[in-house]
Amino acid sequence: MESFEIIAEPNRRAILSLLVSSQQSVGEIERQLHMTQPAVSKHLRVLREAGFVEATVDAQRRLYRLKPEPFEELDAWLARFRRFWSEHVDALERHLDRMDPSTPTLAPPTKKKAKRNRRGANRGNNSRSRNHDRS
Amino acid sequence: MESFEIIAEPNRRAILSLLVSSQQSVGEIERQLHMTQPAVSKHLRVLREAGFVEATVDAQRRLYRLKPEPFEELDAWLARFRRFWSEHVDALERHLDRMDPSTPTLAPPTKKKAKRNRRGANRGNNSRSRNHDRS
DNA sequence: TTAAAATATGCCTTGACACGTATATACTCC
DNA sequence: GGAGTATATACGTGTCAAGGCATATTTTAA
Repeated sequence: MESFEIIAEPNRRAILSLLVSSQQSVGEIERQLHMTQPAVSKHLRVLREAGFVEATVDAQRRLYRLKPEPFEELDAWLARFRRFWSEHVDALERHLDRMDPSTPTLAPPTKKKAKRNRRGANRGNNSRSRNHDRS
Repeated sequence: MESFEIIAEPNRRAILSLLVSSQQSVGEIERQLHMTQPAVSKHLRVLREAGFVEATVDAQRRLYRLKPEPFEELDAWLARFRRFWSEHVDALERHLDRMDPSTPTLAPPTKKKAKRNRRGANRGNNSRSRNHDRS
């Protein structure tokens, strides 16, 4: 499975959040999240195979803890979009006396008929990006 | 649908990546990603309802562009884990002569078989956190 | 009005995956 | 050895979402 699908699952995110504070055994996770033991084990397996966590053996227990690499990968993808929301935050924190008229939030029923600029749309971009995404 | 599930879909991530450069019409996205038109429209609907994109009308076209809020949300979640991989990156880039001793990178892999501490395991922690994950 | 273009939507099928129950494996202590 | 504890795995089931195909809707142009 792939990093983005991994964190799409709420229980897996909960497990990861738990492990931020410290390493935990399967049983501890089970109790804190009210999940059945097999459920926890299965999620941990997924997380382990994706590199989100690793385990060390302590008698019959497995102590799981976070690994950084997949998070870096996620962050690297998010980074492409960071300028957008940082601009946005700036706009919020500052007086948004700018906010130029390019904020017609989702098709303001522009009855205006948007007449004649059909052909003039910007393009310069035939990048042939792949279907399977780059991540 | 929810932000993490949204970006779990490779085609949706591809669409978002496309929109970083500039706004695009459905047909343009369709051609660049070799997807069928209904597929593109459906994904755009999901993205729109989740607040990732918004559209303006241009004659029969819809020009889609990014919106920042959901990305902020994703980043906020990732932020919890950031110290982990930033430590890791620092370790890579070396000169970790700073990084004051607040870097007990989670339980140094005590391979020692940890014989006798079955009963003494840490627990102090019955936090009853919810099943449905936080954020 | 009719045709064509651009986009959205509905229906259906298929596959993935999360869950529960039961069971298997591993380790420890008596 | 056997019992108990901790974790992993196998199997069957239900749900849900992505994709394809057909069609509806909206707008432009003739």
